[in-house]
Amino acid sequence: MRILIVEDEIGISNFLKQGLEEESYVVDVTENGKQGLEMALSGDYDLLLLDWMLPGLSGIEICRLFRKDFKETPVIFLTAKDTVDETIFGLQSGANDYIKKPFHFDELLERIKVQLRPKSGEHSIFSIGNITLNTKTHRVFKGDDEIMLTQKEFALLEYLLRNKGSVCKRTSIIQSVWDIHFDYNTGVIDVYINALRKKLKLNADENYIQTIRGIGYIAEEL
Amino acid sequence: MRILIVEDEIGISNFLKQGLEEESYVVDVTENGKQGLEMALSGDYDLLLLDWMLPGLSGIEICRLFRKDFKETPVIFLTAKDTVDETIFGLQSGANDYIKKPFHFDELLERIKVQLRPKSGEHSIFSIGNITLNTKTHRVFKGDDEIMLTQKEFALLEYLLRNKGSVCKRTSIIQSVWDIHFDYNTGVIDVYINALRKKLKLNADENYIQTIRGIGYIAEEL
DNA sequence: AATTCTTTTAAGCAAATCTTAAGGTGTTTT
DNA sequence: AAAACACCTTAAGATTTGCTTAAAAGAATT
Repeated sequence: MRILIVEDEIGISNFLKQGLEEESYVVDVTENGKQGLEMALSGDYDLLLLDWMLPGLSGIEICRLFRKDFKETPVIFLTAKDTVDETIFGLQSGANDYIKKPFHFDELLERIKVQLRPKSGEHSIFSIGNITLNTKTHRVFKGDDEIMLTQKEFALLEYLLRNKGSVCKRTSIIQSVWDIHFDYNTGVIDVYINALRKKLKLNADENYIQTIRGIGYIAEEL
Repeated sequence: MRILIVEDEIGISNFLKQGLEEESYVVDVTENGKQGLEMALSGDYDLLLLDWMLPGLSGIEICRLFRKDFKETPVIFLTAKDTVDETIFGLQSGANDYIKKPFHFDELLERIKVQLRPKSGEHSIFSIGNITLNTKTHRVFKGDDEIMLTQKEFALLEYLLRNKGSVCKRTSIIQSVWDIHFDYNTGVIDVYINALRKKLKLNADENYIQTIRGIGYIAEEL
């Protein structure tokens, strides 16, 4: 799970980054409102932590512009303000929750978990052909045989299956499975696609992971 | 991407034009409200920047008349006003956003980008005759038969279909499908049009891609 | 500290795609 | 009718992209 922190007080953001990373979230930080909005709009994050007061664009403005783009990623405000009016304004701008500074890290963590809790009804099992991937148990089966995948292999397969029927561009794959700042021109994707095909023993008539030359890959029923 | 600026203060419009051109937008400017509306209605622009107060027609009037014609091009107001009433009035007239003068160029740029970002839910399927092109799956069908296209072939067909019914000039094609700095006098377009016609098996009564001699091509229903 | 497993880089090879160029065809202009 | 022009078609060479394998680098585990 990826979290974006937009906060101009370095002390707070460092503290948060470290704490959240210990909880095994992937965390990116920016102090700049404008850049924050840009990063948020990239769609690479599962949750946004926005400071209320920011240089450039304020947290509210970021949130409003973000929602205008029909993004539904949960947003939590970090705020020193506590008047009812301002809070309402914040939530009206499309935020999901807010937390008053100073706060206990544990409380923030709790609220993050609430927002990230998979919505009831969300599928945790993805499948293609006779292959099933279970995000809850983190296991993959082909028929009755369990396929042992490494973390990256699993993440890549999950991404492909979540987007079953749509092309997954190489850049999108890199950003979702690896990291935004990863050089995508390195051939890792090819290597992992290769590994997946091998481990899943996709023979000619089970070509579920197809190459779209120059673009990326697509997972598709045949 | 083409932007029309309707602004009577030459200083501001020059400044904007230059800045936006550096961001590789194509920018036209007019100081006159009536002429601005006319240019806007021509449909050549992807975004309008309207000054609030203008000689002749005001920005609001332009916007209202423009929307009356069912145009959906995003409109951003440049305004010195900041009272709530006026702003609401502006957004009611059909504007998508507004920015208060004086503003930072970066902020304007940000808002422009937000408006120009392709909307989620935007059509991903384009068709002509019994041919369909799906940008999401990156596939093309003619009836039930899948047509395998290369990247460039796909991009070219997509461009033609996105502009179905309008002539696509050779220069526009080169700039959109290839690169601005590409020598368009080389015959690539011809080669690719040829490939498309061949792969799509367009026989005499399916002449969907027509040549406009001296200008370019047009994709058109028959 | 050593071992094992995972991730990343690198390189050679094969194949698909892109671009150029040249001859052919048809249309317009002189 | 000839010349000039724009477009079509084909094919060969150049370039790009992807596959595969192997080895290096990095983490995790014993």
